[in-house]
Amino acid sequence: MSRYSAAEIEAKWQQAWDRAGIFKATREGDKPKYYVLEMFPYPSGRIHMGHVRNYTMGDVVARYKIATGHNVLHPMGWDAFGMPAENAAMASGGHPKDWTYGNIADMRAQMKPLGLSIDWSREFATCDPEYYGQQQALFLDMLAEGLVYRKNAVVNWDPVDMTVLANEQVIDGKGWRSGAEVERRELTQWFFRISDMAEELLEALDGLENWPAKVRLMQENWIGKSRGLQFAFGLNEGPDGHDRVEVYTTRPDTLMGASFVGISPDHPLAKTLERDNPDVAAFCVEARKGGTTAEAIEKAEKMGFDTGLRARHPFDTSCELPVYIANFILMDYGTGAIFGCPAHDQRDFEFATKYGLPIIPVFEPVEATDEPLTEAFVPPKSEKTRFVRGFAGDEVQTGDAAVNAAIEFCEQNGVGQGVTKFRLRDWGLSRQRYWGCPIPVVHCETCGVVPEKKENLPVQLPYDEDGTPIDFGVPGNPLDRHPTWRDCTCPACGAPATRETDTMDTFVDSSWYYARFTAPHAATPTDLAEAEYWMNVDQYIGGIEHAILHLLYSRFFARAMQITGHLPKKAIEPFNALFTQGMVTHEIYQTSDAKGRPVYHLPEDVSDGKLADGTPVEIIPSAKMSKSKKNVVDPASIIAAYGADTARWFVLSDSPPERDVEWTASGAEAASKHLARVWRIASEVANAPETATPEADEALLREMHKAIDEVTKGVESFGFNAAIARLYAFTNTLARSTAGKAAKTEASLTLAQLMSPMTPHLAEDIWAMLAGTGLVATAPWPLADPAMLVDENITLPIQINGKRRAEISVPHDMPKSEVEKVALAHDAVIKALDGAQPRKIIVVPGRIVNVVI
RNA sequence: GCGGGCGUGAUGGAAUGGUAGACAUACCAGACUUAAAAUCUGUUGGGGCGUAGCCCCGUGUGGGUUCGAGUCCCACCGCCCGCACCA
Repeated sequence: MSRYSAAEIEAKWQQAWDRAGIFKATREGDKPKYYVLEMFPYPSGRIHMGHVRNYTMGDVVARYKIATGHNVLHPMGWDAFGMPAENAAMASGGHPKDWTYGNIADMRAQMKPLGLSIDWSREFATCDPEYYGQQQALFLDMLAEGLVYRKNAVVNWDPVDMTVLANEQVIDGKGWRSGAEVERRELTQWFFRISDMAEELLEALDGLENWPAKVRLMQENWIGKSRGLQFAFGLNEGPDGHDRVEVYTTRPDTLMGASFVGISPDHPLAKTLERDNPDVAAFCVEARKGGTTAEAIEKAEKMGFDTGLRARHPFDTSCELPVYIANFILMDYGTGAIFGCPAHDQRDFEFATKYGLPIIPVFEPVEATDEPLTEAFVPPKSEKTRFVRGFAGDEVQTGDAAVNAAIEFCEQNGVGQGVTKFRLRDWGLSRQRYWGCPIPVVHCETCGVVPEKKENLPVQLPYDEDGTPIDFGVPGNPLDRHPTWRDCTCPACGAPATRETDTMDTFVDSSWYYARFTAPHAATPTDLAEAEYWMNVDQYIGGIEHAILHLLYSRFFARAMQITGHLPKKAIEPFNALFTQGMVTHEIYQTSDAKGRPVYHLPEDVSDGKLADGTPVEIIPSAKMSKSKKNVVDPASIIAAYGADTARWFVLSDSPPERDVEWTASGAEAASKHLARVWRIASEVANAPETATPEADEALLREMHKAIDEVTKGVESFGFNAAIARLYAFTNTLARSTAGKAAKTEASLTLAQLMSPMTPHLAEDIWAMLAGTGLVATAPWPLADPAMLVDENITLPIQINGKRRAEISVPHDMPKSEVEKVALAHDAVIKALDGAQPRKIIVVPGRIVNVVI
């Protein structure tokens, strides 16, 4: 072979790795372990460039760790349950199981040519009964520990599809599929008791030093800890059982400014009133309407209904506050009731203005004015504010100090107590869906809700082996409609009973898969010895879109699995380091149809800004690749055209890994050319002279050691784009070098090693071509010789008053005083000084000289 | 509204407080070629002058700290992301 042929060498070296079995992870050996994991894919059927980028980054880490003497675990699996499979079955017949396993086979076939260092013997899909059966066992253990419970909850209910919708699936108050007006409905659902761990999940964030600060902050905000006062207003003439209303406030310092009390339409008091008063009932129905999305909330008008009830102010019993039912008060935060302080809260201000309620300021700016308020004054924490109508006289208080003083005062006077609340709510896991992990419980008329016996696990989803076809053509949960699947016997009393037909949220599946990878075929959820050895995940890599839910749920599960004895204590935080990579983007090519509607075109159909028939396209700036905008490039076609190494090299170059990278045809072309060039340079080493000047040899080897040093630092710090830039520079040096054969061979072998994490096939081929020992994949990573990193003579810039004016060449270890002398002797410095003495000379060894005049 | 991040050539982007623009793309010029492709070489932040060279300006805007600021601090402008009737 005289030319670089990706197609030939990639298949060849993948087979060589397979034969050598170098990626199979075993517990033997005394090397330190390293567990690298990328977020596993949903089997949609096609891999996309985002997958390529994600898995390439993980592969760089894994291969680098292998080369640096680690025992590496690098597994892959499939997040295989979920709605798309059911939707596909609904749309075109077939069965979600067949659809999913077909997609997995397709995607695996697309992924293997990438040459990833994956231990495929550990592969599993979350829809394998072997996996979800263990998940059911885990669920039962969590149930026994009280980590899961049932309760009534308000959900978005689509009356046409007859299913619960997630908030993201409610658009303009309507179901995303059916278009039907979404109802708020109370259903009995299963919940994980994650809110009990709110404090711990929050505090432990501090220890996650190798997580992006952004992700930690997002989780912190999501958990939403707040400190406030909880107390009750006494009610005048409240209905039976309602002589008081509990409220929670983070601003007790504004209590003297209260002018109304508001309760949620779902508040028990509102529900009592609703029974006897049709006007209240009508209002509550109206107020409960609309989704819970941000968009819906934005549009909803603030509505209140005066119940006629009056609440007594705890510090001024002569002051009576009207009690309103208001549509903006949420039942599931705080107590579902608030007091309104219009002077210091914008939302309360708007409400008070609409309903003509008094606005009573309690703080005033230091520079007070007599003008009436036009908007609420929210005292900024940094600004001095004065506590005017205070409990503690005229004392000056600001921010938290005012809040704390108010809580203290209230507690001393027997009005409520300081409490800490969290925004984080328990995690509802019930889904009225077929394609998910069945919740392994049984409903018995005499025994109630009974856990299934472990020996009966897995509770398997019905297929249609027994000739009972499952109908996905109609809305609702097919498990509910199945003629026989629900029928079972009560595990407790043996009487006929029915199965729970709800399945688990797919986030459950992905909350512990990382633990299962350590022993994917164990007869229990985990094998403690394996988990003890392999956990934690040393490096986790995935998209920022999972910053909150998946990562928070996984942190909860790691704790729950420890409580239930399925993970060792050390795995309380499952991911030691997290890296969130950016997306792959592409320009969008658009034309318009006869009616002016946009028509999108695939990149492969556009060249030079024109379609094949010469029609010019409008180019819309780069955005995330999406099928609807057709700005997608199929990895398979890139691999076919250029090879996997080119795709790998390109997604890593150009942009920092945490940022988006724009896929361009010219960039892919350039990457491919470069790899061919490297191959050619290496193949031409044989033509180099046997002997060359010692200077040329040394210059090349010095450059080689600098490249080793910088590429190593780049790979270790996720600076893959910088490492690649350095490899380009080193390749240029090698190409131009006049060094002899021995030095060039050494340099080329090292170049192959440094490239091997990114372009493993090319590296392997060069390694073999130049008679490297064994496989480059398992060759020890090269070490930079510190002595070779510093040149004998260095160039020092000379600044005059901080501006670069000249440079000198001096030995690298020349003492400061000598450097000073050389600098002062320079023509430019003499000219600038014009006979005067410098005021100051700063010499930073190896860096710079600054002469201050 | 609350929280966070980012602004550097035509473009993607480099730069532990120490020579701004590494590396790459694009463009232009040259070599090789009948020609093209491929390959190789070179130029490219702006302005100026007495043009083998030298000078001035330059990292969103305005200030500040420092011998020295793309980098640190303050204010402003613009863009992006997360959360949100959260009491």
